[in-house]
Amino acid sequence: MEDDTRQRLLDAAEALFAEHGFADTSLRAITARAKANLAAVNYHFGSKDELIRAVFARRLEPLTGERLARLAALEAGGRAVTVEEALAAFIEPSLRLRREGPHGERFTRLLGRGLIEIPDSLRELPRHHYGQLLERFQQILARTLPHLPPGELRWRLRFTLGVLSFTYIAASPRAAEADQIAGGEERLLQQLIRFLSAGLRAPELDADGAAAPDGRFQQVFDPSRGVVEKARHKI
Amino acid sequence: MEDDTRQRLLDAAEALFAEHGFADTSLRAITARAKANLAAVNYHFGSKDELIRAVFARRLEPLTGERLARLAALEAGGRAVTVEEALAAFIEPSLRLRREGPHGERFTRLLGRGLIEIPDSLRELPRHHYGQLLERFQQILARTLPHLPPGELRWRLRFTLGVLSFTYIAASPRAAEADQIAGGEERLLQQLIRFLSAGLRAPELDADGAAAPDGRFQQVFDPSRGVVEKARHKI
DNA sequence: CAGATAATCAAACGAATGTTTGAATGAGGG
DNA sequence: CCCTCATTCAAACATTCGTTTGATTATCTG
Repeated sequence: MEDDTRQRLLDAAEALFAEHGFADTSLRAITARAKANLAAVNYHFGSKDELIRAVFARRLEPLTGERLARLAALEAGGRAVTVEEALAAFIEPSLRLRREGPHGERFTRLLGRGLIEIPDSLRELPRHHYGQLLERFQQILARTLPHLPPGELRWRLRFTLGVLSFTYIAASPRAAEADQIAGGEERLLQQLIRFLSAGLRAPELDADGAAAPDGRFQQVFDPSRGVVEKARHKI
Repeated sequence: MEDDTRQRLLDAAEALFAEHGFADTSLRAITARAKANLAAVNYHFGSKDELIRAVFARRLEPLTGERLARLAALEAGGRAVTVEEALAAFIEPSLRLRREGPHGERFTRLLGRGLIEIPDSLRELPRHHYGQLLERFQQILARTLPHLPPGELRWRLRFTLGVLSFTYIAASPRAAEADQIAGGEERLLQQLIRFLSAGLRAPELDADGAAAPDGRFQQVFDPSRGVVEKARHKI
């Protein structure tokens, strides 16, 4: 029983944090679920904060490593990378983890929450785990989208993270299966890439505000040409 | 001083909840900030949960009302609505609130968090405040995007909410001003609409997986035609 | 002004929390 | 078997929390 108690604590914490958040999950709830003694948390992890750190590190370090490796492989390919490829490299490892089972789903829920809701005492975690990855991802996106000024790219990267965060949290694999018409869980990656690549590729805003939302122009889907700009018909 | 203490409590709670979350914000911290007595919370609101409810209701009821009115005005216009118009009607009131001052920014942060992190005892709040609005918005979107099957539309609506949630939380007006090239805060609505409308308008996934992320096709921006699908050059 | 109601106050209450402690038990090695 | 270290345990501790209570103060109205 080398690490059995430790693993059980991590599993229980992961599940309860994902469902109730960090502050609303007590150590007594975790240890009850893990069938362990309350003091085991302090013995194995030192403190609640360290337990939270360990829960993240357990799965996020391999995940981040994989994502970085995927992005590096893209860059080493010696050819221009498409937006779709960059997005797939960034997103697919996390969706695969999510599909591994209940633990994967729980962890990606935590991922989503951890981008938004992190206790004050653990504020370093996002930068620690994501800093390099996001930098790399942004660099690759910048190369695939040379028409975008840096500021606008930064905005769109934020939008992309918002989509991912919400996807991890708000949509379980069960919800994806319920949307049969959309093809269910296996199609989620493609749904995400379809949506995000279109948004990322959208033309830069003109300096004179040509994209004012007053309906003078709209993007429409023309089956022979794809998405194009078209003037509105006057009534 | 009719409602002065009550307003101070709401303001203090709003600020601290936005910064630290609900569970990590104690009533003693709120009352210290509001220069009020601890028991004032129970006198004016009854409980901490009711205070949370009141913080949301104070600004969300007018905001939701305005959003519904904007959407209703669109539908009453007697002509086809564009995606851009629907997005603007849904998003612009919240961005205006956000720009009113620090209180607006705090509240939209709360909005973003409230879509994701809500205490178990307050699980009814999202449906209570958003149910009708999101239904209405989805109906309007379905009409502007008739090429999308319902399941796929539901997914893209989730993605849209993720973008908004993250925008409210992760980007303050100060961050927007820092991105001068992107045009700062006044352009945020346009940035959002540009990104979201492109994503929403993206063609439906084909049943045979034509959008597989293997790089065979990519969407590219052709200045004369807009975003089109193009086969990759072979190396 | 007096009485009633509203609002505030300090203290107390009961519960919950994370951390610590020293004893007890388990495991491994000589 | 004994010793050492690792692990677990129950109890205690100090702190924090939301809620309640009864007294006090403030405000309003006739």
